[in-house]
Order: sequence, then C-alpha cells, then structure tokens
Amino acid sequence: MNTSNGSESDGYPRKRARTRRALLSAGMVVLAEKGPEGATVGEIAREAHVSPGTFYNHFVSISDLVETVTGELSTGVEIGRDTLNTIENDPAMRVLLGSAQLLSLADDDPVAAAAFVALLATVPDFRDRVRQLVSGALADGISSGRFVDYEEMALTDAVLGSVVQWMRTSLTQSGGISRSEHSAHHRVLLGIVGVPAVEAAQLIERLERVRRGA
Amino acid sequence: MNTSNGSESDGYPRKRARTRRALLSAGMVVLAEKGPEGATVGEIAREAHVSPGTFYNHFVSISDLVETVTGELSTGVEIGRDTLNTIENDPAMRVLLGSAQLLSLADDDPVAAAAFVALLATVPDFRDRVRQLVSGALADGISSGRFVDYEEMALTDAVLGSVVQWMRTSLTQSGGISRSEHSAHHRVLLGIVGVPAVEAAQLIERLERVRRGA
Amino acid sequence: MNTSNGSESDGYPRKRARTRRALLSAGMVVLAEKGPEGATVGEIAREAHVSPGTFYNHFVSISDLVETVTGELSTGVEIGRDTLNTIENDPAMRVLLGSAQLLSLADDDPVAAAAFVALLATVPDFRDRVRQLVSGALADGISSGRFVDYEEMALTDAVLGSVVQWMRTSLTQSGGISRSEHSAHHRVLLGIVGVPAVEAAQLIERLERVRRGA
Amino acid sequence: MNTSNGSESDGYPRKRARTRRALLSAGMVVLAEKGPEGATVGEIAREAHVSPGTFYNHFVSISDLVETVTGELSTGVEIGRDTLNTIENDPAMRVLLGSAQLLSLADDDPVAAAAFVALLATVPDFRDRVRQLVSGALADGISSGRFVDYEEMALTDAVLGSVVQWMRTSLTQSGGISRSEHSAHHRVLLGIVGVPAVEAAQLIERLERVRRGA
DNA sequence: AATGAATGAGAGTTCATTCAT
DNA sequence: GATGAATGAACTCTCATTCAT
Repeated sequence: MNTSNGSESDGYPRKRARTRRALLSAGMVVLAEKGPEGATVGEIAREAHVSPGTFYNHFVSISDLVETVTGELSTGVEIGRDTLNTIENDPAMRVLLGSAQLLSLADDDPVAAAAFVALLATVPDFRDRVRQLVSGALADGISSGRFVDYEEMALTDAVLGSVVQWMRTSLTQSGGISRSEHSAHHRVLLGIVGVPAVEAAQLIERLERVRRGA
Repeated sequence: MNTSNGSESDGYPRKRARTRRALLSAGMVVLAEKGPEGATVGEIAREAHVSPGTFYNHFVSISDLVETVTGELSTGVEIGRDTLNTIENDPAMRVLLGSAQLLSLADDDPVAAAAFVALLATVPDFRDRVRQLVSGALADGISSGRFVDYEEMALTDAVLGSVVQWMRTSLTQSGGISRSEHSAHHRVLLGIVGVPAVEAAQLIERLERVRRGA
Repeated sequence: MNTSNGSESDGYPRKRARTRRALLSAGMVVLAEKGPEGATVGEIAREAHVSPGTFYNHFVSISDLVETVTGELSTGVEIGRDTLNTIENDPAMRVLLGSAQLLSLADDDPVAAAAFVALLATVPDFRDRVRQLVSGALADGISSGRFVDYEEMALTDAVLGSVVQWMRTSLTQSGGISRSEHSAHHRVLLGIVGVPAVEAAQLIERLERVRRGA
Repeated sequence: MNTSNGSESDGYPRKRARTRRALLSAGMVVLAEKGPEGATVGEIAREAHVSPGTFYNHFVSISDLVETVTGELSTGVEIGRDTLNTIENDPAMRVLLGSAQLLSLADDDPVAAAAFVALLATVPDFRDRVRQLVSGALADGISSGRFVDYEEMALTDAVLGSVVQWMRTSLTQSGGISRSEHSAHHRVLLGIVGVPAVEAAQLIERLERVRRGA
C-alpha cells in the first residue's frame, strides 16, 4: 500500500508494469479469438487502449508476446500441479483435480481458457510442455498400479485430448457449462485411467465437497 | 466452341480440373504447415506450379479454398463412416475401425492428416461437423448398452480428443509410428467406451487380421 | 517496331521493363536529392508514378536499387574509359577527356550527375570502384613519365577529388556552368598531373575542336 | 535556490554543460558513421549515456545538433586559419599547414575527422562555409602571384577536393596513414597551386621540423 | 484458362517528440 | 535537469486481388 519506497530515481515502474499487464491480457483476448497467426499488433494495442508503438516498448514481436503468454500459462499449470502434489497423494484424485482446475479456468476466465486451447493447438513448444506435464502426472499412477497398465504415451494423449476437447466444448457452450455436466466429463476421464465407476463417483463426490468447502 | 464429341479431346475441362486438383493439394500442403491464417495465395500457387492469378479462376478466396478442403475432408470421413456402417455392426468395432482409418491417413498421407488436425483446431464449422459425426457413431453404442452409460457429449469429446491428440503425436514422431504403437492407443480408446481389456485385445487382433487380408 | 515476336507465353516483358526503368530513374532523382539514407520507397514510387508495392516487384529493398544504380553509373563510367582508351593514347588527353565526360553529364543530365556525386560520397563500394578506375587511368601516365612522378594514391585522390568537387560546384550553380568555366577547371586538372600550362592550353583547345566536330 | 557564491558549487550549470558536451561528442560519433540522415536521437542518447528525453533539453532536433556540430567544426577550422594567418605569411606555407592540420585531425581524432568529411558531403551550408574559407585562403596566393594564375573557383575545388578526398582515403586505411604518405599528398597539393617541386620539398621539410619542434 | 504485373490496403516496426514524474 | 513511458506519424514490406494480355 505504501506507494513510495524511498528510491528517487525510480522512473515509473508501476505505470510500465500496468501497461505490460494490459498488453498481456489484451494479448490473451486476441490470441483467444484469432490465434497466434491471426493476431495483429494493432488489434492487441487497441484492446489494451494503448498505441501500437507502445507494444514494442514491451515486446519485440508478437512471437515474443506469445512466448510470454504461453510461459505464464505453463507456469500457472505447473504451479497447480505442484500444489496438487503436496496436498493429494492419490494419482487418480490428482488427475481429477487437475482436470477440475482447467475446467474452473474455463468457467471463471473464459478468455484465458480460450487462449490456452488455441495456443495448445498451435504452438508446438507449448503443447510439448503441457503434454510433458500430463505425462509426468500419469506416470506414477501407471507404475504404482493405480491406473490400468496402458502405454504412457497413449494414455497421455487420451487424457490430454479429452480434457482439452471438453474445454473447447465447454467454452463454445454459450453461458458455460454446469457443474453436473463437468461431472459427466470427470466420470469419463476417471474411466480412461481405469478407475471403476463406483470409486469414480466417490472421488467426484469428494471433489464436490472440497469445492463446497473452498 | 467445343466441337469435340467425346471424352478424349474435349478441350479445357480436363485441364481445368487438373489445375483445380493441383491447387487443392497445394492448399493442403500449405494449410498443413501454416494453418488457415498463415496460408497465402502466393505460396499455394507456387506449390501448385501455377500463377497467383490462376488461383482466382478456381476459388474466390482462401476461405473458399479452406471450405472446399474441409468439405472434402469431411466427406472423406463421412464416406468412411458409411462404409463402416454397412460392413460392420458392432459399435465398438466401428469405433476401432474409424480410429484406424484416421491413423492410416496419418501414416499414408501425412500432409492430409496434418491439414486435418490443423483445420480441426482452427475452423469451428469443420470441428462441429466432425464432432457431430463422432457423436452419431457413439450414440447407438451407448443406447444399445454396448458402451458404458456415459453422457454422449462427454464421451464424444473424450473419443475425439484422444484420437486427434494421438494423430498429432503420431505426426510429430519423425518416421511415423509403428503398428504396435497404434495398438496401444486402440487399447486405451476401447477402454474409454468401456470395452473390457480382453475383448479389446480380440477386436484389435481382428483389426490386424482384416488389415493383413486387405 | 514489330511488337509481336511470335512467342505466345511472353507475359508483358516490355511493360515490366518500362516500369523498372521508371523506378530506376525515379530512384536517381530521389537519390540525387536525398541520398541513400534519406530516400524512401514511397517517394521513389510516387516519382515513378507507380504504387509503392510495385517497387518490390522489381527491387528487394532500397539498397538493392542503390546497388543497381551505382552499378549502372559505374558501368557507364567504365564504358567511357574503354572508349577513351581505344581512341586516345595520350594519358594527359585521356584524363582531360574523362573529366570532360563527367562534366558533360553534369551539364546534360544533372540528375544523374547529382546522384553520382551523392552516391560517391556515401556508398563506399561505389567510391572504391570509381577510385580504382581513376587510379588505373593515372598509372601509365605516371610510369611513362608523361605525368610528374607523384605517388599514385595521392595523385588519384587529387584528381578524383578535384573533378568531383568541381562537379558539385557546377551542379550547385543554378543555370549550370559555361564551357569556359569548365576550361578553368581543366587547366587546373592538367596542372595537377604536371602538364605545362601552354601544352595544357593546346590540349584543351583540341578538346573544344573535338566537341565542335561532334 | 542557488545560494552559492562562486564557481565551485554553483548548482546545475556545470552538469548541464557536461551533458551537452556528452551529447555533442556522441553526436559526432553517430554522425561519423551514419551521416545526418542515418543518425537517430535514440542512438545519440545511448552513446551519450543519457536518456532520449534529455536530448531535447539541449537540442530542438537532430538538425539543430547537426548545425551545432558543423558550427563547431567550422569554428575550429576558422580558428586554425586565423592562427595560421598570424604566424605564417607565405600563402603556400599556409595552404600546407592548413592541410596538415586537417590530416592531424584524421590521425588524432578520427571520429571528428570522419564527421567532418561526412557532413561536408552532406550538409550544403557547411560545405559552402568551408569552401568559402579555402577560397579566401587561396585568394591572396593568387593575387600576389605566389600561385599560378588559375581561376579562384577552379583552384578552390581542386584544393578542397584533394584534401578531403585524401582525408577519406586516410580514414579508410585501417591503422591510419604514415607521416611520409601524408608528404606524398602534400607534394601533390603544393603542385596544384603551382609551387615548384624543389621548393615544395623544402616547405614540407620545414613542416616536419616545426612538427618535431612542437 | 492461365499468366504475372500492378495495385493498394494494411501489417509490422521505428523513431522523433512529448510529458508526467 | 534528467528520465523513460507513451505516442503516433511515417516507413518498410507483404499479400489478396484485379486485369490486360
């Protein structure tokens, strides 16, 4: 709250940071609807209420912006994963919570979620990074025998593909998607990794309780 | 003007058709690597060994070309579905064969397959159409009790997402993917719809036999 | 006069060539007044009565245009040198005629001449090339004893610098410069290489006669 | 605010002056390599270790900076001329010493020398001013009969062109140019104005002695 | 039907310049 | 006085599109 830290040759770092944030979220909006190829500096600048030249005070090119955005999205997901790993031991529950996290994103910040799916389909580096993450999350479920003994690669694609495709559908649905509809997706998802239906129902119920708690 | 009487020397129509085909397959190549936003008329024309102006003798714009390409891809898939429906009654086997068909495309015509996944992620109309198709294919598996009783929408996304994501991985793998690796995917896929593992193995074995026969 | 040469897939090479010429001479105009750093594609295009995009159908960049222009100017000067070498043996007369040639350029095509001096001062490669040419022209005058025995390098700079500086002055003089004023320069120039005044006067007189003849 | 009484701690004026000097010499550096058209405020500021905004606390535009720089260069040369005029009577020796001065600049402060030649070729006002100066220096050599009786204008261009072209060559030569090579130039230069070779040698020898003395 | 030269709108990018701090 | 973030005009360059041949 203290807006003066005693450094006098401070410049205006705060203003600069604000502009940068504005550009990043404008970038998300535009990337969400146009994808990285269709995005233009002019449109991003307009969306950020900033002049085109200003864009270049913060990013060297659209690719730079895209890298920053994918970096933030990756980091966000990785942080989610880390949190999950500390609070939850059951690999199945981890998968469930991970999926739930992404779906919450779709519900709460549709723009970010739309950017997420658009970039995932379009930026190979980003896809690889996210895929890696999913793969890691599944690995010990497989090795511990908690999941069916599928090939890790095939299972990774099934889980990732299912969640992302569901996000897409969910984002397309005008007015979003209800909690119970997400449950349908979650039942399928737990089925993919091999959790029996009744247990899946229990886990999903646990998820709902956690939610109501939080 | 055309005074010819038959099929052999009937003036331009054949040349025109040939040029059109050249543009369409050049379009696929370019769409496969650049996506619809990154594709340019110039590059498509160059790839087709044709001048830019010629492009406009056949398509009114790139979107027109894209529509045509997605139309052809859709039609291709729909024909596959129809064939399947006439020769195969088991919904599970239909799903398996449908997936196998798409993976064959990835193996045999990587360019078309890459265009397919790129457009699927990018052209909403195309995605909807393909999703519709998958949905229909799953519907009677669900209603007949052959599959687990999931929500159709959730199951559709899981199946579609899994297959497409696997295609992507498969296309990325330099040198392609071996038959047995595809089997890993197929095991997972049949698991999704609820076919027990041993039965899944039998269906996959049947698929292999069909293949060797064909 | 025959505008059809029987080749049917000819395109419009003539129109293209005309446009290219227009761009080159527009380029000279602009380079003459703004120099290579100050020249803009837009202005060159406007001067050529052509749209900006057309510029890029013929040159990849302004540097490309500059290289072409300096190339043409170099070639022009080299052709002049070659002609001189075949028709004139006396090194002193060659120097005189060479200088006279450049000054004629200033009189007859001030734009080209202005571009010449502007580029000479600005484009190192071009300067080197022209300097090389002057150097060669002086070499045998020195070795044959026709000129004073100066260092070739020092003499080259004196001759080149004198002529170019005189061109500049001459171009600046609104309304150009009279023949007799050029003679003043020529007397100095011949003095530089060591031709005695009376002989210089004779050579200059010979130059005038040649001129009246031609 | 400024309560100080003297020269030691009188607030900003000195800092301001220092910044101005920094900008001027940064300007020379940039003008030397890019010329007035290629120079940018940003680069000059960076070279001066100052922010772009600061530039405008001292100059209203780049042209303003250029004018100041050419002004300083002119003044420098004029001061040299004045000094020369007080210590040396012989017009020939004056020309020799003037040329020597410029060549020392090329040897000792190549940046300033490079800026000098770049601006001379590019800024008409500056060229006129310097030309004027040379012209004046030659005038009484001509009228007194010390030099050959050439037209003043033609002689001016020859002398100016020779010296400047030699400076250019000298600056281009990596590692600079030796004293004896400068002598070659000086022999030519004295030849231009009509000093006989033996006398030229003596003058040049005198120049060397002065130098060793200084 | 095919060509490819020309077009001009629009995108990316730079940079002189202003101004709040 | 110095700063540097923001600005927007101007520039380079691309590319969809047209049209004479």
